[in-house]
Amino acid sequence: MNRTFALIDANSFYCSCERLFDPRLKNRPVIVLSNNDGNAVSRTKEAKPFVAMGQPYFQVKDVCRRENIAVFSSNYAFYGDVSARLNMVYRQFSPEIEIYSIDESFLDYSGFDGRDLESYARELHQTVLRWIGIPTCIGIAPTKTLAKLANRLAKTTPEMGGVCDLRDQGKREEALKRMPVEDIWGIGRASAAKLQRLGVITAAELAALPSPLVRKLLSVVGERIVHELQGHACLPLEQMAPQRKGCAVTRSFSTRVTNLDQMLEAVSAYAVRLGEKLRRHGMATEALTVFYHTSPFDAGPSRLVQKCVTLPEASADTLTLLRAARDGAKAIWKDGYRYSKAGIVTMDLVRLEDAPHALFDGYDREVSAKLMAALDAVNGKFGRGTLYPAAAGIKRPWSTQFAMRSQRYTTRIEELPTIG
DNA sequence: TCTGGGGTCCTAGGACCC
DNA sequence: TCTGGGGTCCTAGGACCC
Repeated sequence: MNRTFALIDANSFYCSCERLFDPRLKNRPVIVLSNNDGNAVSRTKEAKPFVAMGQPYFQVKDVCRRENIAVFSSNYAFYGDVSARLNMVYRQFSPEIEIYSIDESFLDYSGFDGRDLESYARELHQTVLRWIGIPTCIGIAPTKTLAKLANRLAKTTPEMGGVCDLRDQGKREEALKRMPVEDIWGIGRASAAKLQRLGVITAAELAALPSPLVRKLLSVVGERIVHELQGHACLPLEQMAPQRKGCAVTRSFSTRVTNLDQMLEAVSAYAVRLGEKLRRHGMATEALTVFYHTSPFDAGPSRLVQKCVTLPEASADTLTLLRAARDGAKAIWKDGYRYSKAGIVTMDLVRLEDAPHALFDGYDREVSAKLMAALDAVNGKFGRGTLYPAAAGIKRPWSTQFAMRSQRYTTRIEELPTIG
């Protein structure tokens, strides 16, 4: 059966979210910054000439002032909520959807061949704009890789009105000839450089390469991309989010950390957050790795250390995680460095109910479950951080900065937008 | 002490994505 | 002065075993 996929994504998603509740931003350039107000991660088309993707904010501060660019810290709670609303609308236009990222979803239109898919897509585009207020682009093609490519064309070719249909073979070949190889989904900097050294510049040239050569050059991943470019679908629609394999909480500090107490406070806060994340997914971990390091941008002595701590048994208990994280952080501490970032990483997660009990040294799982449920209930109702273990500390000079965050319009009752 | 093939499992590191 | 966070997948190489 011939397959048909559509990829719909939001234009400048974070910026478009910020515009939703502030009409004055409509034609004004807008950017949104990463954690700690570090780098620009979203830009409207008006801002793109002045700010590069990922550019550090301190480098463009002056430009932003001069060009009257509206600057926001990121507000993930808000964006996540808008994302959920988008997907509710998408579902009305296709029962089969894969939520690929916070602002992109694949829709399966296999078997819709008889219908005028392009008009249908335009209707989806208009409906989303009317109901949610977020501008989108849609790419249609027989494989996910080609749908991504079509989406990119829709985005960069305003005359298309936000929809690009590449089901027609002739159109597809034309599009591949014009698409640089580095713009293909799955071809990053390193692969693009390898290909360019061989004189492979366009997507069409990559699609024409013999399979064994691609295999040798870019492994099975590259081979799959070539097949997809040729119109043979290799990547299925993943409707069910797969069980997650790892979980991490990592943050840069807003100021450098130079003493152990502050490091322990930070690591403790991350452990608390890790516990929340694990429990929300019904997962537990048997070990965690604590790391911290100095900044690659600092002149002084550099240091990068990590320590893996094994737990007595798989756990999502905040107190257990906290103890392990603090032990790990203490074990690798050394004075005399200006640390810029720390984190806790876990891999090989297990489902909490599948986790075997430790023979010795275990903790009372029932007591833990009740305690953690109470903790999560209080923090869910009154906001994260309302209730936390004493060891997680309270003064946080190092903690992440969001100096220019918009209100949590849709997720905090006290921050609802007001009229008048 | 030397010789060898072939399998599994784990880890580190690279590459890519948003 | 100020440079993000959180994922996935693949491969190579080492350890270990028979």
